Amino acid sequence: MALFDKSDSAQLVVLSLLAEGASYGYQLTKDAATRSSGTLRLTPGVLYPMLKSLETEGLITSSWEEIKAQGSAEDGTGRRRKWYRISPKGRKRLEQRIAAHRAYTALIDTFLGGRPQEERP
Amino acid sequence: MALFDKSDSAQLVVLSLLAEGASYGYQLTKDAATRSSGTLRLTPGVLYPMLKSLETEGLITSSWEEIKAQGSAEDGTGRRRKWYRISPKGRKRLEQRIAAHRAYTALIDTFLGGRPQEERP
DNA sequence: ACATATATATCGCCGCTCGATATATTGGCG
DNA sequence: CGCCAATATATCGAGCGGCGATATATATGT
Repeated sequence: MALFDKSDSAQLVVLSLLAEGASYGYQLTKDAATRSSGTLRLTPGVLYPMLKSLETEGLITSSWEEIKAQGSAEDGTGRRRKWYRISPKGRKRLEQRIAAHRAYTALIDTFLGGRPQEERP
Repeated sequence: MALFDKSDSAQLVVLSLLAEGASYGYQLTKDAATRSSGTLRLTPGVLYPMLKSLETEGLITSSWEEIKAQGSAEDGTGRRRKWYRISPKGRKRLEQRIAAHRAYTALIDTFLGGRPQEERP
């Protein structure tokens, strides 16, 4: 949002999906949609730039893999798929993002709840 | 955030504060800071444009009030304070924002929790 | 007297979002 | 076999919005 760290939900979502196991772009898009019953649309314009920046930050790693077509001799020009894996650093970041998210919802609940929180000196 | 309605927390905060009673800009800034133990900084650059847009949308109303200084004859050129009040429409919007926020946190928890939700056909 | 607090308000830079677009391969269906 | 939909990855830039910087005026405390 602003004001208080937007706690970047998109990043949180992608990192948490990758924390469950390696995946690739298209799959992540589908997983996000499935999990959210269609409400969360992780479009290419959002996803790929983010994966790139995550990799630049060293939070994930990537590697290409050849996809074997049914009746294709492996001539080396088949379709390729880019797998992403979360790094230890990425896991730490995910923990932070989760913490930030909890803090954020707690903060909002402060306002929703009405009364200010008790101060502990 | 994007992807799924940023659920505009700043607006939610201001509306919820006004739902507790009329207030004015400077006070809202202070309240926000107090409630959040200083983490939420509702700066002028954020607050005033927002109050304006909230009023344009008919979610809040405003009225000026003269502030009486200690030893001042009320000559009509004292300091003025602009009070804001939430409108019925604003209360409805607040409810919506709260609902959106709940939906948002529920969605994030879906990813944090791991397993996808059961589908109800 | 002067600094600080109260009080409201605007402007515009910067950065991010994400719709549009591009491209190539593979699978299914009539 | 021809064609469309699905699979798969990727870039670009217009447009929008957040918010730091800035402006202005009064009131209070020292």
